[in-house]
Amino acid sequence: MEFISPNKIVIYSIELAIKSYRKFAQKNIQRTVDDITLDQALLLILLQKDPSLNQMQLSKILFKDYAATTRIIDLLVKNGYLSRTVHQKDGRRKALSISPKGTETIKTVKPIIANNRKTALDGLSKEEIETLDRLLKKIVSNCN
Amino acid sequence: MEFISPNKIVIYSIELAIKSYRKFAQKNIQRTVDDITLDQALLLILLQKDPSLNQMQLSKILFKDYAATTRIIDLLVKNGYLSRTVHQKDGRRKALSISPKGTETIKTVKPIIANNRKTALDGLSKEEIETLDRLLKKIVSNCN
DNA sequence: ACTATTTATTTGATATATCAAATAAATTAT
DNA sequence: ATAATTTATTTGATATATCAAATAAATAGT
Repeated sequence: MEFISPNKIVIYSIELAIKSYRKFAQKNIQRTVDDITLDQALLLILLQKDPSLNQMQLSKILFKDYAATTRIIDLLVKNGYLSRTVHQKDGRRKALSISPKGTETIKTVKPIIANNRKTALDGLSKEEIETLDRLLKKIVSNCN
Repeated sequence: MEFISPNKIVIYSIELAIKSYRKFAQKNIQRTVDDITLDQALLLILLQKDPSLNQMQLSKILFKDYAATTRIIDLLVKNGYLSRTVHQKDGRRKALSISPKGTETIKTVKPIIANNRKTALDGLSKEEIETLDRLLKKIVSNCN
């Protein structure tokens, strides 16, 4: 049985695609804001949309491990985008609130991210995108 | 303009798919070999197939940064899978050679990886896989 | 009320990702 | 032959991924 090189397997096209997108997206964000990452920006934006989200919920939406989310938030706090205090009603949870700097930054990066996504999908029809999504979700379910 | 949550965007289906696959693959490998990762195993297998590959070439095939490849090799050496010596003809390069332990492990993990890939793509037709690949490569080129 | 269980977050350890800079050998230009 | 450039690898710094274990608050069961 011949072993097939990663770069000839569709699974690694998946990997290449997400890596390419992330690199592209990160570069475009950092052209304008130099101390934030794509993941950090996404978290901020989600939180602005629904400030009641807790870290577990954020983790789920972002496909992150809880530990990873904790550390992304650590950095957002450290860089003054976010503050973290104990939740009033539930001592286990943390209340996250976006600082003025965070709000400003969201305004800046939101259109950049929207544009990145648009550019990445340029030339793909609505049906193609749906097909792509369906096939990928099939793979996800095969791996679970 | 409404911001769309990551989990509703096809780009994040790509991310979810590769994360799911990697987690699945890693779990299956570590059921049998407990001190090797998928990336390390892939590198070993590639190197066995073509022992003359240098780190830059390996990096390219694996879609890794050179620095990442250096560190993956560091661990393979540390764990006794590989040895690294200066290349005879070119003092900048390193000659990588697979140890007996490495050879044994390759024998074990190769079928596991092949099976992981097969399982991940279960139920996708040849045409669907080709479509998937084509669309992903379109995204890659859009991001470059 | 007390104990056991569950839920939310954090911490530690290790692997990988990414960029920039450093090192050093090989090659090219003059 | 020497200097400038290119090529191959490494190192440092920081961010993220993943698993396991720790912490601590909330809830359920008795």
